[in-house]
Amino acid sequence: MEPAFGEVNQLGGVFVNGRPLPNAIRLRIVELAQLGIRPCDISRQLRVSHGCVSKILARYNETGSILPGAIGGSKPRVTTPTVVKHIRTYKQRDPGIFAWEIRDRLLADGVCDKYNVPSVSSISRILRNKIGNLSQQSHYESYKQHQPPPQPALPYNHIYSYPSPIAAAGAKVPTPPGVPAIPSTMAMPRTWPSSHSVTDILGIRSITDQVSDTSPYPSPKVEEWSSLGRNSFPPAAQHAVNGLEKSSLEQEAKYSQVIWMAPHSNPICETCLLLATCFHGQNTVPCPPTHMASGHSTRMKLIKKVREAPNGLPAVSSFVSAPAMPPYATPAQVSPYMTYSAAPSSYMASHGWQHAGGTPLSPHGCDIPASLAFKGMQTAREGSHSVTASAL
DNA sequence: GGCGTAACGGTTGAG
DNA sequence: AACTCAACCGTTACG
Repeated sequence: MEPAFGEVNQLGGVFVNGRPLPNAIRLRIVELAQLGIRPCDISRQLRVSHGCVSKILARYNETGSILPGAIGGSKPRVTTPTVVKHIRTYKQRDPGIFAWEIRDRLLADGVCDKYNVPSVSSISRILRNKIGNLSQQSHYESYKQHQPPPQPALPYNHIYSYPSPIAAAGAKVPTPPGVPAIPSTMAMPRTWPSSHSVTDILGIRSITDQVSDTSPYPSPKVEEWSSLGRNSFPPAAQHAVNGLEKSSLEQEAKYSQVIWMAPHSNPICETCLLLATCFHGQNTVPCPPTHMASGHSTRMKLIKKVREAPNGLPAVSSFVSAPAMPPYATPAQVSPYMTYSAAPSSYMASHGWQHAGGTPLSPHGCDIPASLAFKGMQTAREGSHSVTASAL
């Protein structure tokens, strides 16, 4: 049972023990680091422990992914039916064969690679337990032959580094009536590794491509950005996201979406948005004059600015006032799931970055599309003019 | 003071 | 269906 509320760390930040930080926060950690902000300052600004900041940045630098690793599940066995079958064949052809010879042959024949080849002791066990009595084994094998072919050698946890989450989402979660399907540009599978920049990870173009300056409704991308805030959920949404169960998450996401619609008709402090430090209650109040005075801008201004950028790839740094540190809200009053459940189900539907058959919904509903969560998306996003997943 | 990381208590999900 | 257990998580504390 998931806790209804998270815990509060020494910095006052809210977290859920055992669960990853929302991708939006992970993203912002990387973003701020690329702006030259020191990890210790990122830690303080975002109220995430420096250990976590360090880990996320180290992972990002190493792999290019901001995403957490795959949680749960079991490591695939190396002694797949195919491997056992080959071992039996070797043994039948050469009853005196040694286990280490079998191991070498599995490698030489390409049945296994060095990462998944069974150990000599495993082969010995197989010979003893499975090959020893072929009459019993044949029944098992005839059954197994009707099963799907075993997966080729892949490192465990490989899948979370090669996400195609939107496509998976589209397959898992039906599009509600009246809600346009996710465009193929969003569903495009990504390959890994790829060369990406944080600017595109942030999905700035996604936002600007969508939002009309006069539109009273935000794109889902804007909601996503807005969900970066830790204290931005109105109290009315609490019952919808507390006590959450997987079976009702999609409904809750929709409910959260309703809550999130109206506020964005007003300009939002861009700095607050980016730094996720204050959201002025329900996002319906523009930034206080003090914020403007300290260099903050509004979302509307941000959007205009981005649109004026010649190549459509504005520097994030031009929009962030790093030294400005707006005050934080009282974190103890905030459910982390308030923060984590703001995305509409129509596009945030799956942790496809994890296991392919994983949980379609997670409490961390503000997850950015994982396909965007990699270094640089220039090529992947070419011609991606519309990423609309509509408001209800 | 900043940072890397082991220990810790926790969650997850395939088998 | 319940259980196992090895993967992961973020925080904390230590060096």
